[in-house]
Amino acid sequence: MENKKFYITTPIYYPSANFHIGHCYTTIVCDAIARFKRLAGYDVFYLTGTDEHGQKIQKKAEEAGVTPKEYVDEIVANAKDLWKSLGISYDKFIRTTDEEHVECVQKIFKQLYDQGDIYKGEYKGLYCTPCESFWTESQLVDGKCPDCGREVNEVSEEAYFLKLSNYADRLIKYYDEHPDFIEPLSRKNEMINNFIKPGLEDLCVSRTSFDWGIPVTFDDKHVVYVWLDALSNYISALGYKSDDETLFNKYWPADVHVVGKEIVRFHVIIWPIMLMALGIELPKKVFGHGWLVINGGKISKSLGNYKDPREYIESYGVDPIRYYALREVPFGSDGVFSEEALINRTNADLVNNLGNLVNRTISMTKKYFEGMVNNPRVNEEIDNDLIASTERLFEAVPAKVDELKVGEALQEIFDVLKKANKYIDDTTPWILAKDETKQDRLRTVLYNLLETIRICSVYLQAFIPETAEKIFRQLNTDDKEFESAKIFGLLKDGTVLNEPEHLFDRIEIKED
RNA sequence: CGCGGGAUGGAGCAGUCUGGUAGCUCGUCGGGCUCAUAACCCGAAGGUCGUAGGUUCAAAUCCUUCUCCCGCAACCA
Repeated sequence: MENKKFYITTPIYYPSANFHIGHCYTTIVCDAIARFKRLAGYDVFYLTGTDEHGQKIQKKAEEAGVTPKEYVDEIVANAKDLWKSLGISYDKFIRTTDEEHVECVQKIFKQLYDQGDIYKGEYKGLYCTPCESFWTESQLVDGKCPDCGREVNEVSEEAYFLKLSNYADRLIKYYDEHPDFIEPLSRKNEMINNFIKPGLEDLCVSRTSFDWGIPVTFDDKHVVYVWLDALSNYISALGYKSDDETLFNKYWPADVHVVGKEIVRFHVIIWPIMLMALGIELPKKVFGHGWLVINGGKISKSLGNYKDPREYIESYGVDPIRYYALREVPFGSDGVFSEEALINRTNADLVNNLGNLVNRTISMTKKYFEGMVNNPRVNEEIDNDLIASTERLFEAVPAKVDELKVGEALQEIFDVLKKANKYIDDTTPWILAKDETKQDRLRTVLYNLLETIRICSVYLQAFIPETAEKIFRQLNTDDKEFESAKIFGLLKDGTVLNEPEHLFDRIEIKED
């Protein structure tokens, strides 16, 4: 059987400012899933990118005295650098300013217009002239512009619209027939009750009031407006409607679009309708994750309540950040981000549990047997639980990842590591070492520990790759393939371990 | 009556669908151990499960009332 494919996407982020820890969170979670699927033998395509058009960026660029393209180029360079420091293994970084994407969107727009799904109409809205922004009734503060507090006027401009209402019935039917399409499930009712049941408003898909966007080919006053542009990235990145649709044919439909909970709506209403109109299969799943919140509030550019993620990486290292993002936020709900929580999590799990386990095990092997691995198989009853728990991961971890519960997947692994620490206390190798007749038992105990560490590290490659690599180096083994985690006992007799090194340094809490 | 989520020992959460001695991680305290990164292992303290009422032999769990927090409400991961 040929390799199964797996296509996963992050949202394309809006590069109006440099990215914060929230962007990192989403991207790290997708990265871990992508890495895990690759490890498990899937042919993975992992897509991320940036959504670069729109009035807001045009304005930002003007303020900065550069062209919009120059403005986003800088932020994108910064973002790519950030992803590199976080070890993000994307297969493609799409920008909505890419030539291929622009042409794709233009073709989609034209097709939808030709077949009557897009029509020309009039956009009415509340407009704040100084801010050059449209607002909805609900966004207003005391009936005034939420940005500057001045009066807004009702104005209208010519615009193209996508007919959403035609597809409402088909959409609900699709939801019913694909219960896993929207996760978490609670979002589904919200969508149906709030948007579909009251009747879908047609979506404005072009604007004439600014020009930083993809031109509509047959009406050059207009540029394509937000969602039709942005959502198309998931297929334009695969070469849809280009000369070479190989990737599209191979990877579409997406296995999962991971999105923030605030944009679930666009991904489960507008995007499916666009695809239905284009006659393309729908993605298998849209997963709306929670947010990292700071002090109970969301991370906000305007509040400025966050640091450049690089500062965290420099202070604490990449893998603690990755681990925290993967572990701390429960499936589908919000998680608290604070440096204190990050430090506690790192010290408790990475330093004390994992780091110390590896260090004490390797140190003992060095001390007692000059680092020589050997398994004389002098097993005792007490070994069985550790070995069985380690082998059980081969089913448990992939199952959790398939449900996108990466935090629980990690918990499975760390439960085994905790058992390994307990196993040391139960078997007391330092006492065995003093007894000439127990040398083979001691070798077996250390072997069981080393093998447990090796197998856990196979999985950890997906989550904290740098650390996993360090462990393999210390174990001096190449047995890191996914299948090698299935069988307990692959670590070869005669292997000589490398010198132990600290995986993580304890983080001291700064006194204020 | 716009829609939805939440309130459980000091902190963060699970348990609620399918009622039956309230669980996990961190923190605190006590003990053990000495291979190890003040780590590791064991034990303990600490909760009238937001409020008021109802159903029941029995309610964190089911029903009703109220309070508070949060998200969405048609461009913020």
